[in-house]
Amino acid sequence: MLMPNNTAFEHAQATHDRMNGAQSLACLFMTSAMETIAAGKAICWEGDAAKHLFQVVEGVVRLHRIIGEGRRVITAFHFPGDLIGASLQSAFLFTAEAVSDCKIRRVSRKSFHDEIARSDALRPVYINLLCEETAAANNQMVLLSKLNAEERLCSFIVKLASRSDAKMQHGLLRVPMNRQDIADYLGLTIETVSRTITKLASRNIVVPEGRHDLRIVNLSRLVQLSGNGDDFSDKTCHSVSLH
Amino acid sequence: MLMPNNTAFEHAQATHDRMNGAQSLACLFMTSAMETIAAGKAICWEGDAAKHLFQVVEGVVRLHRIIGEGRRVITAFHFPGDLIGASLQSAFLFTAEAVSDCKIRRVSRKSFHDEIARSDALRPVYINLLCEETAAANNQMVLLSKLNAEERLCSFIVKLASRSDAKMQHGLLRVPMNRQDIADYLGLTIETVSRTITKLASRNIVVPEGRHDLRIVNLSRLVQLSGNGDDFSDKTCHSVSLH
DNA sequence: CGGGCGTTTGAAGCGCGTCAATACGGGTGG
DNA sequence: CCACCCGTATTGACGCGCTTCAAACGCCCG
Repeated sequence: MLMPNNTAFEHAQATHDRMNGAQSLACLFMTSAMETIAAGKAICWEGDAAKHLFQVVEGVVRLHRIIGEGRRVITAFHFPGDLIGASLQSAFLFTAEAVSDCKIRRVSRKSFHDEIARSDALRPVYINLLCEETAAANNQMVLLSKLNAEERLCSFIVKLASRSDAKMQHGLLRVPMNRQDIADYLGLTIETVSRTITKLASRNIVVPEGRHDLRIVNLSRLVQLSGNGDDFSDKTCHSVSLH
Repeated sequence: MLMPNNTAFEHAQATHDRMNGAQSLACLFMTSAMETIAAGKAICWEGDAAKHLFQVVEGVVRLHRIIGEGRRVITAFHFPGDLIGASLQSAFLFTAEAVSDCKIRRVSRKSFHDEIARSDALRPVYINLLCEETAAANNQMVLLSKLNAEERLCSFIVKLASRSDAKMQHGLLRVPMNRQDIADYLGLTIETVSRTITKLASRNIVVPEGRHDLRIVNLSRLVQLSGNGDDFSDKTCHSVSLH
């Protein structure tokens, strides 16, 4: 059976599921105090004991690892509702930093797992979350393995735009992270990200408005270019509507 | 606290844990009939309903995804004791094929999850497995993001050599997969893999003996080059001994 | 021993990285 | 409200590492 790899659609689906998952697991964080993290500040550090899990309440968080000299890899961005550290065993495998000003809650790993063990309802939700995290990591592996700069960028923008909470008034997409963050997430340099956006703008597909907003002019083109490839272009792109 | 990113060591650790995990979960497969899969044959297909999980009993399995035209990405190799499909929800996100002649067992997803739900002992083992799968995927993301061809190759070889079941008689390492498999796993072309091995051979670090064996001449050099980077080179490389 | 596929080697091209200069934009202070 | 300033982003020129295309080699099995 032929399966159009409609990344945008796939992702919308995954996002939806994750939201549900987070909704259910969210109750574990309800009693915790809200913490405010200023943009750029760290929430936890790679290598430290993972004594807590965090829930993003507001803002965007990046997870990254530093390898040798100055090489930084961003392995994920987390948005309101998402959990940080669900798939950890003992130590943090990443540093988490606020991309924008954030509000978060935390619970101890022990009490989190106790609650999961106690509740037959929560357990499948948690397992679901872990599976989705693996699936997301696998998708990113594909992106980093085989997509070129333009495909990576388009795929990234489509994914952002597919988020249900994306601010999409009149085709204007908020991009909270800066160019360097995007570059480190997509395995490119800041210059290549910049040039690729410029190229997309010249073809009137997306047009930057300020540093943190993108006007999505031609979404179907964007989906086509996002490397979910196949020749289904016209059929699939209509299934993603942002209005 | 400074943390040398000793990939080889990390991996040996992870492998060890996974073995334990598989050991415990293995009992779920004990009653299933053994199936024989010839090298190159598929075990399951991307997109199909994931009605079963598989356990590799003998041989090596590759998981891959095809994206557009002829681009193939191998997302993982699985070895004896490993489970295939543990992190899936409904559909296979990859095609699984035997790299070498394999023996596998299967159980239905439903009965697998029933057993997991029933057993308080198995559940943490299963969760552990999911977490390790995510961690492995994240490590691969780092490799694909930031390592060059030589670092990727060395990292791959070290990882193979660190497997407890690696046939390492007299420094000879069995490499069951062919060059194309390695290339698609490391995000390179077959030519680059070949050239990089040749270069390593000329520096007397690893020397190929036939298509499926590598003589590890200078393991500490190999670990240094594997891009776990840092300046800990001399201290860390001694911690991996294969004799 | 001989064919065929997997692998190695070579030569040429290109996409992305690197380095450097310029432009922008958002925040501050006059 | 505008001028200034600094960090971020853009643009340009150039080089390198990997890919691409093509040919020769060699391992493995009949």
